[in-house]
Amino acid sequence: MITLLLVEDDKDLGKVLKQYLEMQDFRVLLSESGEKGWALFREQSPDLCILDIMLPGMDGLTLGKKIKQAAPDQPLLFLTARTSKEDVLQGLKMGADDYICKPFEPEELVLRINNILRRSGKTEPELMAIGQFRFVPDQLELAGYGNTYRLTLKEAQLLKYLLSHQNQVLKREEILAGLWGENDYFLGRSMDVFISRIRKYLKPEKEVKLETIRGVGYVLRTMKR
Amino acid sequence: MITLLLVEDDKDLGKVLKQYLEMQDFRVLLSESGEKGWALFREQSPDLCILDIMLPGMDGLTLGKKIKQAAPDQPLLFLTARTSKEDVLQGLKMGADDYICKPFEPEELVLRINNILRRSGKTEPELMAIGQFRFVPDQLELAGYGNTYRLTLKEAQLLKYLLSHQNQVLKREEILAGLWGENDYFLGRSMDVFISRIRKYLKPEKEVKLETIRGVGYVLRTMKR
DNA sequence: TGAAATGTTAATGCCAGGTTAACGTTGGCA
DNA sequence: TGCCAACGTTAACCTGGCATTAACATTTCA
Repeated sequence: MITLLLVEDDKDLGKVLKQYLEMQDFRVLLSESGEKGWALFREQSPDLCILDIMLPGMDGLTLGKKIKQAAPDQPLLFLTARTSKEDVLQGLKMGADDYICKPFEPEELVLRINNILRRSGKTEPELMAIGQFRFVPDQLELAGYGNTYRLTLKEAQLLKYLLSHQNQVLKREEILAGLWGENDYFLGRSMDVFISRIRKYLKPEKEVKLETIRGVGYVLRTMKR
Repeated sequence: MITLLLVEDDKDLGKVLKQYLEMQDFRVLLSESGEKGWALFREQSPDLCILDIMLPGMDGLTLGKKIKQAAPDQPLLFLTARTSKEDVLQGLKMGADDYICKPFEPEELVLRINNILRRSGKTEPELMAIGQFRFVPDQLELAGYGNTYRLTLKEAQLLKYLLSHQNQVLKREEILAGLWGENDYFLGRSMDVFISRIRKYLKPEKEVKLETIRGVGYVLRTMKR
């Protein structure tokens, strides 16, 4: 579970955001002051700090600076009012990952949070190894044996799915439900096309085999050494 | 200028790569041993370390671990032989940003390097502010006033160009040469379409104005406070 | 005032990617 | 052993998205 530190002096806004973020499966530490935010940061080591710039007492920028000194790679996201443009630039210079201007929709906040977490490597691995191949799902990139392939979106999604379940038998209908959202004859034939393509890409890699289990589905076998 | 530390015990390969990377405008520190690599790292604080795993004496993984302890957010890229699969996994667990299997084309190395540098924020800023709007060129994303727009590639390229030269007058033919590679009547009309679109996106932002200088070109004016 | 320059909106054409077709191969079962 | 369903492979087809181009409008300047 990802832990967020939210420092926001507006009680109502703080509560609404906390509630919303908890509904998105985050653990949220809420603080109304910079001083208490700093204490929570020290005690709990959150994955991401969301700091309102306009705080009573220790302001958000000062708190951010303090956090960055203590933990230079700590992800920060600032909340800022429309009148705080210089504050924003200062925040970015300090190494903040992102900022949002009030007012904003909570969904936007979640989007930003997930972007930052992905970039800081706190969500699933961004790079997957397949024998001597490297696969970066977000970049649709498969590289190995001196070649770099730009996969199509569907190819990348299927390869990612197979890799996430390597050495497990995946039923045809399971893959179809997961990647295509439904199971029909023609989508199954479409999947066959993509399976064939992935086999072609992976052909040079002898320690990986995409096997068919007839009447059942597929299994991506990777040899363990 | 970006500084790279290259630790590679194969003299010939090291020289070839150094030369190639210098041609790509990198400054390259070359070392044949882990021990000397460590010393160079300490003295010169390179932007990216490229470490061969198979080194005499202190091996690449040990060196990488040492570097990560000293500088947790230091970008690392490992060079690995085909027989080093467990090494690769260890490197990734350690927090390496990427790896390449030998043999590889030098262009591939440059691609990987630029990817890592972009991700670590060591190239041009990944996030640009336009008044209360935030623009992330690589993600074709413009967000502000509660809305998030997915720009088309051309829109994003033009906006980025305008922002990179804000408050400077840009001649029509200059923009066309820069983004379209040539200047003709119809491409000019195409640019007019994109200018119009960008104006539409930015309309809510009063402190930014995309002005026409008739017979000359455009200037993106941003008010300074 | 007229023409050129530019603005705006929509139509057009092209391309990439997923789906579907067509033919081939394989495996399992009677 | 032969047949048929399941799947493999390659290419054709269709659609959506995007840049370009068209068409009409507006603005500016001599």
